Amino acid sequence: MAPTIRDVAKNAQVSVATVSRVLNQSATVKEDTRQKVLRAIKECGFTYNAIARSLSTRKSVTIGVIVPAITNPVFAQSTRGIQDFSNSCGYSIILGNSDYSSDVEDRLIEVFKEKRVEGIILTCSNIYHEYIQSLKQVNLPYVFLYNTPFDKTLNFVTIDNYKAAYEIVEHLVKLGHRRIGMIAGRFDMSDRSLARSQAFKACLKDYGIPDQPIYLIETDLSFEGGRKAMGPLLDITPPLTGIFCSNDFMAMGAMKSIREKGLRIPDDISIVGFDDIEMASYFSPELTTIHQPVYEMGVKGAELLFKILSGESKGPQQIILDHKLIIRNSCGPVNQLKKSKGGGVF
Amino acid sequence: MAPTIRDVAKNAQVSVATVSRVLNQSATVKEDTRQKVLRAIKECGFTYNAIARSLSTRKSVTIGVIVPAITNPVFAQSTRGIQDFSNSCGYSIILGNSDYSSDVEDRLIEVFKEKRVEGIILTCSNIYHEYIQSLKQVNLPYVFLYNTPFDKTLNFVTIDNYKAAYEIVEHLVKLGHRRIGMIAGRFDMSDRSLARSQAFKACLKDYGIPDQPIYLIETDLSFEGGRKAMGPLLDITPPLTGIFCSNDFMAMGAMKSIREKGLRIPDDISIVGFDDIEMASYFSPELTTIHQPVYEMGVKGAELLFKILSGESKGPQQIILDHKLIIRNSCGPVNQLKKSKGGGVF
DNA sequence: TTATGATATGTAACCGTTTACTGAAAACGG
DNA sequence: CCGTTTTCAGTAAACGGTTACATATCATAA
Repeated sequence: MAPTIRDVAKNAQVSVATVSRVLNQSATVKEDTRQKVLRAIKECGFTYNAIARSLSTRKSVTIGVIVPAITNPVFAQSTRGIQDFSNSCGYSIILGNSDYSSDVEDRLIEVFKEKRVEGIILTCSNIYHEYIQSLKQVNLPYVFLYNTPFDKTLNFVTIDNYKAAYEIVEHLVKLGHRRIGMIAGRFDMSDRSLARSQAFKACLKDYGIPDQPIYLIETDLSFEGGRKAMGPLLDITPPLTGIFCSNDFMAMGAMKSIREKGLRIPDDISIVGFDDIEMASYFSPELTTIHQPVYEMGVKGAELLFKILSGESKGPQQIILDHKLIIRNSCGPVNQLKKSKGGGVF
Repeated sequence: MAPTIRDVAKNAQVSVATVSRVLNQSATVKEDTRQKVLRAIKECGFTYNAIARSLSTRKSVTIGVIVPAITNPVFAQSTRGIQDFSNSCGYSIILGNSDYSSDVEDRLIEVFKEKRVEGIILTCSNIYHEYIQSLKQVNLPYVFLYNTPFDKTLNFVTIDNYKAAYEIVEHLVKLGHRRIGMIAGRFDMSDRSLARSQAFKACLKDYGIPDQPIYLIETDLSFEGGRKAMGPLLDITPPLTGIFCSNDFMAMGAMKSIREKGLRIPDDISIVGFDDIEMASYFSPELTTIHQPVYEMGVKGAELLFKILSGESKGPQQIILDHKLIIRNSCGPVNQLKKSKGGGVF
């Protein structure tokens, strides 16, 4: 079997406590015994057993992370942020994908508890779900990422989804667009989608545009979701001139659908997205979108979690990071001809 | 403190062994004592301590996964495959990003050993690095993903990078292209890049095209890497008519650079990539590329690892999955005018 | 009724660390 | 040289499970 500190102790002719001490630099050990131990460690090819240590110290040195899907670069980036910060504190992360399902989130949290994670960072579907309450009860530190902080008693790191969405819809409106549609993520799968669509409606209302149906389709937060949703939106007459998509994936899917119909962006129709994934600036046309500080969000989330762990932060914290409207060329002023046609002047 | 099985045992008035048995369904327990125990578990709010179990059974029920960067959707997908398969076997994964650095890979493996992972799945930079040998020595099961299987004594799941690259370059050649450049990943960071560039050179040679310089630039495997590398390639006279990029990110970066110069794809220049990330078919123009079964590769990798763990598979295995040339519209036949100009007929 | 085997449960050692407690040795001051 | 600190190292009891082995219970057949 793998050598233990007892083997090392025997080899170095000291006690296990001494070996443990040099391993942990926890107490003073005379330099030459230290060397003896170090030599013995090399000699036996000893590797520390982190599991035994965890049991003894009751610290797993691990945090749990739940994202909807790591394949989404937004979550990949924030996970990277979490991971980099955690590793620098000597912590590992254990990762779970929920696929936007509360049930899966629930199961993952149970597994995390068994694994004795010291805290959880999660981007969840529904912060009202009952398992959220159980998190508070068992006193397991947690931080929400990206979620909409309805509940002021929870810890959050996020951006102001409502405000950001409002800004980008307003951008369309100010370009002269009046007939604007939205491709949204399913509300039951993400409170972000809900906030973004509420902002969409509010903005239209504020600008006196709502005396027409609300053109809003709920669908999957994916390329294909965007592409499929775009079809019916293109059939509307008079035609829509602007589309707000709940994320960049959807926007790119929608753009494909538009190209397939032989329409031009932004000449015939303007598109805006949300997230500013790296791809957005390489796309053609380059996508106007909302930039979220994703990597930073992960870092901040981990930072907050560790502050909670160390007791430095008490009481729930709500950290709202800055977003930014990134104007590129997937949208332009509304085409005058189209507009008058749409208005039915003839 | 959190209740232990001893607390449960006391509550249910049975021994700890009995509690353990109902927890593990390991031996027959009379139905009514089982119920008593189950009730006690609920009553104390007991959660199993996976760490203690691991120490006792000497099984961490965890495997380690190393990828260059989880933010690359190729690796995100394969990681998802690994994870889905592992979870279905009751295993967790612990993930590390190497950023294409052998040193980091080395450190991650050390951490994995301390955490007593039962096996490792890794996509590494250099399979000749010495730490690879130490994997074999400590008898820690491992599987390589994506790597080029030079060494037949290692376990691999991959595609034939050389053949795939050859095919796509050949595709360009058959479209009439003679002046072809390549944007490659740094060879020291990935043996895949090396294999792909070797295929590139070989194909040109086989078709009698090598009586000109080899236009190959090594750079980062990123959008920006591709964009930057494309600049000098566009300055070459007579101009290149086709570009093979080591991955789709680079291809998209290169395409941006080409658009910035006011050139058209594929009319002025054809571009091909490698990976077939989902985005590739939504890009404009849609990208001709090599499809890799990324999710499946993760699943197969995990499958192989578990076979090794269970002793079902002995001796190194090399699993080569099928790739596929996906023809879209980022490349077309070489422009005749350009060609004759390039040839200097006038 | 009793021996027998099967079934159900208990006892206690062990997994590989940490650490409180204790004691020995060294250092120091007077 | 002795008493007091200080420094260094050892002993053994945790941490929370599993499991080999022992024991108790029970049904069954002789």
